[in-house]
Parts: sequence; structure tokens; C-alpha cells
Amino acid sequence: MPELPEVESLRSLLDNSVVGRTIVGGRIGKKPLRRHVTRDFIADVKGHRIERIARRAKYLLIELSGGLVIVAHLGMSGSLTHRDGNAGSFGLDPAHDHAEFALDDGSRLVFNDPRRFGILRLMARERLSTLKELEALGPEPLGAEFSADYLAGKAHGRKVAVKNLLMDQRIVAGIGNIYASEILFRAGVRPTRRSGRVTRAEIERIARAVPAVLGEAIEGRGTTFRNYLDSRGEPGRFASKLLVYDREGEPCVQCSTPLRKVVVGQRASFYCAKCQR
DNA sequence: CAGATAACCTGCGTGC
DNA sequence: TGCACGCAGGTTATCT
Repeated sequence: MPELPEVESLRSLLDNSVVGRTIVGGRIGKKPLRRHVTRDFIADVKGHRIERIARRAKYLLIELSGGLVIVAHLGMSGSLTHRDGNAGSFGLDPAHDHAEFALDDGSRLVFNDPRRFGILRLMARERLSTLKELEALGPEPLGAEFSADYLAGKAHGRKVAVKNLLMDQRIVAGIGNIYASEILFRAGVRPTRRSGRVTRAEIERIARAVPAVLGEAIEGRGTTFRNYLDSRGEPGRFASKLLVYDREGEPCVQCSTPLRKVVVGQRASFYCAKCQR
């Protein structure tokens, strides 16, 4: 579920709440995630201090003392909540709490993921760059490396729909299904357009829309479409700012034409047939 | 190689 | 009310 803005909001919140805390215990659930969580995970992190919270694309990186790092991916339905001593479960089903880290101030970090598409693994920080999942990622969409020139180069000669290109983590890392639709609406380009046929001017509009939309979403602490919760158990505020996603049939905010829904690469996509060409 | 598709898993809304 | 079905914010293995 979470795309870059949700993970970045999570990173920011945790950076202000758990850095400096030491992991004193915890537990790992029995059910496997997308990748199996090692049985001795808790024993390995116990006694280590949380030094910094970083992010790469949709991956959250919890850097620990002793050169360790916890790599977390929330998949489609994951959340990582920080609960103080007497906090409840934020409405999350405890049956899907797959990992729990007890901190030295009595609070807990809980990894909950009903669909279990998430990832939780521990590794040496120096080996992070060798992690297959991270190695294959393209540039950060909010970084200097991502530009109109870069995108034009990647789109050149490609037949894949431009929406799929934006969601391809090897091209640019962090954009998912919701923001891809929002970005293309902002850029005035239909999601179904073949990448290689998108004009230079359109590529430039897309390249500008990418950081603009993601940046605004981060300011709103992400989007809660169904049930995503941030580390405090609160929904993101950007959902009300979505202009096209999940708004089939509703009037376009710019021209009032009813918005359309089309499936592109097996994923629902929303657009305005008049504003987007 | 690029591109398309199925699969992983659970919950929830919809329509009969 | 119950049930079958479709769909969900992601990634990846496996086809053509």
C-alpha cells in the first residue's frame, strides 16, 4: 500500500520518536512475510541502539548501533506503528502483528501486515548496497539524478505505457499506483500512452509533476486510501487531495468532464479524457 | 531483451 | 443474512 510519500512520512515520524532508543527485546511471529524473517532476528538486534532512520524508495532503513540495519518494506498492506506503554493496537488486527520490538522506554515498534507482502530483514550496513532489491532501484524521484533528460532517455523507444514506466522501480524508485495516476493528471498525459511516443514537452511536464505531487503528498503525511496508518496510528491527510485516483465518474476538477477508469498493466488507472492526451 | 501475465495473501465492499 | 466475486497502495517469477 505505501508508496514513497507514506514511507517518507513514516521515516520522519520515527526519526523524531525512536532515535536514541535501545531495543531490549521483542518477538517475531510464526507466519512468513514475502521473505522469511530469520528466527534469531530479535536476539540479533537486542541491545542495539537506533541511530538513524533512513529511506530508499519504498524501503525503510532502521540503522542500529554496531553497524546493523533493519530493512523494512511494507508491501501492500503493511504498517509500522510506534506504541507507548499503554497504547492500544490502533485498530490493527493483532493477528497480523508479525514483529514487535520492545524499546528501553517501555514503548514498542510493531510491524503489522495482513497480506504479508512485506519484508523485514537484518543485515550489516556495509552490505546494504549488495542487497539485490536495493541494487536494482533507479534514482530517487526527489533527487537531482531524476530529470527530464533522464526520463526522456528511459522512455526513448519503449512501448510500455508511460504509467508503467513511472511505476517501474528500476526507472525511478518510489512511485506506486496512486501517485502514478496523480502525476500523469498533473502532467496532462494519458496513462496509456506508449512511453516512446510521449513528446519532449510532455516528458518535461511529467518530470516536474513527479516531485511536485510526491512533495505535496509528503507534506500531507501521505495518503490513506483504505486503511493505511502512520507510526502514530493516524491516517494520511493527502487522500482528500487526490484529484483522480478512485474518482471514476466524478467531475474533473479542471473541466468537469467525468473521470475515467482504465486498467493499465493490471492496475486501475484514472484520468480525464479531456485534460490528458 | 522488452513486455505481458500469474502469483503471492488476506480483508472488505458489492451485488445477488 | 450469507456467499461468491472482484478488487486492493507491491514485487517477482515465468512466460511469449
